[in-house]
Amino acid sequence: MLTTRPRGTNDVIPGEVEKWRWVENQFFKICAHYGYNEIRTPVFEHTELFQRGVGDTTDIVEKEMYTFTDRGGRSITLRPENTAPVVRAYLENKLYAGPQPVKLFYSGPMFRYDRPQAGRFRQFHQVGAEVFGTSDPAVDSEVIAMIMDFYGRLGLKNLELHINSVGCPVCRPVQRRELKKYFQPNLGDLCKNCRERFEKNPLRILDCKERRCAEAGVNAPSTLDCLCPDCADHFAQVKRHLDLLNIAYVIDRRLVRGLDYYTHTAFEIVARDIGAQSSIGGGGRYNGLIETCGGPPTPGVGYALGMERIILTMERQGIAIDTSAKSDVFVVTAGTEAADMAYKLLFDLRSAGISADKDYLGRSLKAQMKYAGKSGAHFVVIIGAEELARGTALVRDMSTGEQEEISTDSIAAYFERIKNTCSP
RNA sequence: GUGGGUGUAGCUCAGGAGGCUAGAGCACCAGAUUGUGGCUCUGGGGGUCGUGGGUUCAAGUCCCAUCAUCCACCCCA
Repeated sequence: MLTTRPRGTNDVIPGEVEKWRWVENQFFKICAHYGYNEIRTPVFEHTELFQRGVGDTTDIVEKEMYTFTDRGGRSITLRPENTAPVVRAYLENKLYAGPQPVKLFYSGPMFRYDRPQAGRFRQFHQVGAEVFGTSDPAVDSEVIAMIMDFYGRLGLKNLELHINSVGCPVCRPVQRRELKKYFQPNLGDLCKNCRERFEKNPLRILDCKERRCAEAGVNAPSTLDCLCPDCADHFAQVKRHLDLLNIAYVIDRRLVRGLDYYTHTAFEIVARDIGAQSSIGGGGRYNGLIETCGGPPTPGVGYALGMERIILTMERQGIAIDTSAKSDVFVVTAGTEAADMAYKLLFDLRSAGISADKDYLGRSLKAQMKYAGKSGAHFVVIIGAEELARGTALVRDMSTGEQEEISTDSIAAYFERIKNTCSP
């Protein structure tokens, strides 16, 4: 073989791709149902969009971006996430001038230079949605409800919804001060990483998975303890709306998302069945992002879901999708005399809207039947010298084995009638 | 970026501590008296043993490197 696929990328081959199509279609249906419109943005953007939007000090920007200089000397980055690009498109196309809020959804590949492992790839796919122009907490919960509705339709089980509030520019300094006050005396107990975080972003210490940091942080003041009255009220309203919809959640005061733009609500959906990379979706509110990107002060909420992880979870939970692309009819020839007639018949069926196929390997009648059986075709049309002479063909129902002789002129109409009477 | 496990036909795996043409099941293809599938039987094709070095008279089996993959860290979808 000349070469293999680049590390951390995947081919989605027949048998797999049907699952993708099905999951995507379920998502598109949900989006239409909830009043969201699709938006498509480029897979690459100017690097500064992510530096400023996602945040210069985040891991994503610091060490995971596919960045290169194009032939015109511009710094270009393959998108590592799609919220910043959608915000950019919202501003560039002046969608803020239309009726608000603007509700958008997307689907597509994202790129992060991570070390691959189960559920983590360098090119991975997200579906997601964003709502711009309203700070109503009922939208935070609408967006969460939409995700849970989607997962429900896929048949996913044993999911945990984690929610938290990370505050706003008013309460952030308070959190910072309180956290530093808490960790200061025990700074030596923290891991090396967290000692740096202590200075740069003490909030992140709460997110550390090291046992000693987790232990040191058990009684740490959480973001929830430091919320300003507005944020506290917002979070209460989000919870109230979730309760109204009977959506179960756990308050995860350690949930701190790794993108700088989040304010107020942050959430994540965890599937325990797929290993360490267990987050199958996450998002939150980002009321400052649009302004950061040079737009008018505009609130926003959104989320992204990982397609690979969703499909992995479905597989682990034994959720099967019908993956076969079956033809209605398989045309079989007996002997060589009827070959031309069979070929014409094949295309007549197709133009009548009947999906049809035939053998192209010169197989024997028996082998053609075998192949037809494996292809899953519901009917086989057999035509040989005798039928040719009589202007007919044999129609065999593969599930019952019953055969009928039909004139070739009326065969397309015959199948159309069957389709109309017993199609789902 | 760090640590550990794995790498033999399309798939799942055998190949005790190096030695004769590398095996099985499934899958694929073809036959089982001349025009018919799903069961059964028979036969066949297919592997430079991830790749590149090294040790040895001799390596799939030992050593090194590299790539890929998996697990954990990290990060997140």
